[in-house]
Amino acid sequence: MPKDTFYNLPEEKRQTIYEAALDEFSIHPFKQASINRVVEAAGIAKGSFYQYFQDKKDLYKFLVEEIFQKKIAYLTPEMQNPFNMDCFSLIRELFRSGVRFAKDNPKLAKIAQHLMSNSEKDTYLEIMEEKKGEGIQIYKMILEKGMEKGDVRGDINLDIAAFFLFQLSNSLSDGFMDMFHQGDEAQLMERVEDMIEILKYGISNNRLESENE
Amino acid sequence: MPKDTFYNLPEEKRQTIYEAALDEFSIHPFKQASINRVVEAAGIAKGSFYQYFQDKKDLYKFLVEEIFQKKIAYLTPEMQNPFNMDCFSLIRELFRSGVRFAKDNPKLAKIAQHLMSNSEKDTYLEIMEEKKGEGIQIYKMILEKGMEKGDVRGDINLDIAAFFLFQLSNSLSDGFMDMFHQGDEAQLMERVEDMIEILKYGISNNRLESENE
Amino acid sequence: MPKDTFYNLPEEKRQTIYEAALDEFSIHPFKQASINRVVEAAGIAKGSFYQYFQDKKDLYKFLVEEIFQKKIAYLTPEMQNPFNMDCFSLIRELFRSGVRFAKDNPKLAKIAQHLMSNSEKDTYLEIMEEKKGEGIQIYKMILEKGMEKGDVRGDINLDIAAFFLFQLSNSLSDGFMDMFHQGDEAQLMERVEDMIEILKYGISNNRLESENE
Amino acid sequence: MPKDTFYNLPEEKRQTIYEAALDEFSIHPFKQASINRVVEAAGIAKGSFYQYFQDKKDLYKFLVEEIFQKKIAYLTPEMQNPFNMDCFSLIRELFRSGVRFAKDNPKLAKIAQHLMSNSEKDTYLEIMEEKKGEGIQIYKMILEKGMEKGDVRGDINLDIAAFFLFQLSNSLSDGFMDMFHQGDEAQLMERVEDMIEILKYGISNNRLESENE
DNA sequence: GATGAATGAGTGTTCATTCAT
DNA sequence: TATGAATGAACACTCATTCAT
Repeated sequence: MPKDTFYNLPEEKRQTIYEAALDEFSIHPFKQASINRVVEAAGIAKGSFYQYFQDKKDLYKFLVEEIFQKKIAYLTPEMQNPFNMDCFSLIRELFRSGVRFAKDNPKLAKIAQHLMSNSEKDTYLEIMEEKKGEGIQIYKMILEKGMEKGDVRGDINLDIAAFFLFQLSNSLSDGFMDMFHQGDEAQLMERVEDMIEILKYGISNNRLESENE
Repeated sequence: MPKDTFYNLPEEKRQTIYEAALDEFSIHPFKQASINRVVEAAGIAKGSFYQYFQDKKDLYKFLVEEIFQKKIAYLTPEMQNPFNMDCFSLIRELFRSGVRFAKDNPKLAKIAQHLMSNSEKDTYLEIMEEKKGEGIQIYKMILEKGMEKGDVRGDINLDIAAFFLFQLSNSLSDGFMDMFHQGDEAQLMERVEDMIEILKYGISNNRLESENE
Repeated sequence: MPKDTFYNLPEEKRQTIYEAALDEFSIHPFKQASINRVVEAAGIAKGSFYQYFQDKKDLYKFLVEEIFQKKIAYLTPEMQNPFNMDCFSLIRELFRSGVRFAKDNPKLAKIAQHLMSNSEKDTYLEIMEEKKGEGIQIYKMILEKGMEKGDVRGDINLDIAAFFLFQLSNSLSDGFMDMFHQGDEAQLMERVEDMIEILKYGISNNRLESENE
Repeated sequence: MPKDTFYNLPEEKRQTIYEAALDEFSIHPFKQASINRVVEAAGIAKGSFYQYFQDKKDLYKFLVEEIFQKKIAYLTPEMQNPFNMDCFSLIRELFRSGVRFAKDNPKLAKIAQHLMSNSEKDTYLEIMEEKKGEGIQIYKMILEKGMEKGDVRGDINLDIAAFFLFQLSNSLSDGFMDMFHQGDEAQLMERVEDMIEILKYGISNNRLESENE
């Protein structure tokens, strides 16, 4: 929701501001991010900033919107009709696109992480009220479809499973990349496979029927 | 590491300060937590605070130490010798104790969550240097033992599985409780069972051997 | 090194701030000087100060720089080529310019004195690193030249003599002026002559050769 | 002027406090010296301090008094009747005793220096009001006597010469020792001789009569 | 539309001193 | 006599935002 003035800016200047903001908000969570530093890094006047954006939160919303837009762009074409896909393929693709996004846009990914980290819960709620239902609900829907199709076991707790998936997908950007060879996309994708594998079949060595009581 | 003066305080006053601190640090991550607000809430002079604690970080460390102490108290007695236990029972107990802790000490649990949220990574590192090895490593060890005993499949990626467990256990306190009927311990424990179930056997409806390529 | 914002200020306001700073730092050595008092005396907001200067040290450096600039302006034209001059004439001119500077800029002179007082040694070093070699070394060079030319006795300890001169020149501004009729420049200059006289011929009534053992 | 309670203290405790105070005040000038640090270093209660001393200034006065007492103890016996001595011998002895004092009591010497540095002028005046006339006046008297006896030239400005001597003697402790091989007393004493030499005969290579106009 | 000076409340921290016990 | 908890003003510095030009 930047003001028109921002969009009327010459492309180059707009970009400069955008990147200064990216730098600041990817390093600091919302409250600690400093508009002072942003305007200094961007080389614009303090007053100018407030002509482009309502306030600090307005800038933040703008960045978050960018995250959403860009993240969607990383979805593969076949995901346009997600429910034609096999459930696990869909999850795999979501995870893979998440990894690719984080790899190509590490700063945006950091911002996303701060936002999700619920140290920012109040900021999050204020900003996300219009985006309600995002997040866990999507995974629940996917799993429900999978269950209907018979891909997913009928006896699991869907909420828990969706919670599972949500937690994992949120962790993909930062901790995951830090930990698992962040430079090499091929390796990261193998780790995604490992994840899916565990998700599908669990980690127990025993079959379900012989163990389940 | 509060100063002696803090421990010499009359129980009641110490408690007041402790709770003011709890309130502040459970709502705000370290950097945003305000000593000003703490002293105002506690009804003490600014100078007094600094007679009890070295500085802001000192207070924080104290709270974190409380978390560790209390969390340990929630471990069941049979977990004193953890490696005599079945791997999944151990994980189950860790999760259950985590839930019980979070239910009884929701503010401490929030603080723990902030600390783990890696928006606070630098604060975390500074404070945790002496507690190295905590975290993911523990889960990896558990899984390794489980693999040796034959409880855990030999073909999974241990790092990923440990990462899995770590993410889940961190999520137990806050999101988990918000989502799953936080008032009712029995229900929460059932959700833990659901989690373990999924963790063990996965969510796929198909057996491993027929699916694996 | 004030920021541009300081130099962009209307002359009058800049002057007000400058004088408030002068007052504060001429009365108190660096560590004890209070930015709070400066801004109050200058009638500006605390935040404004930090828009003009990086920090307290930045203001201090600015004042010190003023001292250097102004002090140079008090050197007489013939001192542009100092080593064409007779050694004692040079010293005399240095002392005289020091006195004139202190008379016209008593507050700057006080600041200079604090800076030299080596109660401030650490502050001094931090600020003066770029101005290395100032101070005693200059006097040593002057004396060396004088010795080469035969104006200065060959048997004196140059380091001690330079130390002598340095101490005296530092003392010119404050103690000296307090003591010797500070209002009357002519009288002060006579005292400088007295000083040079003693410096040249000593205070003993006896000749060197009959006394020296 | 410490209170009786201080003198009633067991020797050892009194000494501990004295040394803690020495450490603090030799490092920091009066205003920056911290009673907090002193009591902590001395291991006594905050309240106790104020039972031994009126306030911070009282402690300071005590230390300054120590300086005077100790400095007198460094005067050689023949200086008990100073005016029987040759004027230059007297000055030499004063300087030598100053150097010995600074070498044996470096912390007291530092305190003296802070006190003299006239960054502390207000503190100085408050504390020294009862000691008026110390300092320069002594040197003036010595020089007057020397002039009467014919040791000192009759045509010099006594005030300036006394000022000279005063500046030099104040510089002996710190700058002097830093600069001139502070460890080796013999060397330091040679430097004192160099000083006296210059003081007596000046640094000019020419005789007085041929140069004087 | 662009500017950047102005603001005052906020931050964590230190201080000398008092006083009830 | 010894204690040490209590205090509140002071410190340097940062902040998001406003507004006259």
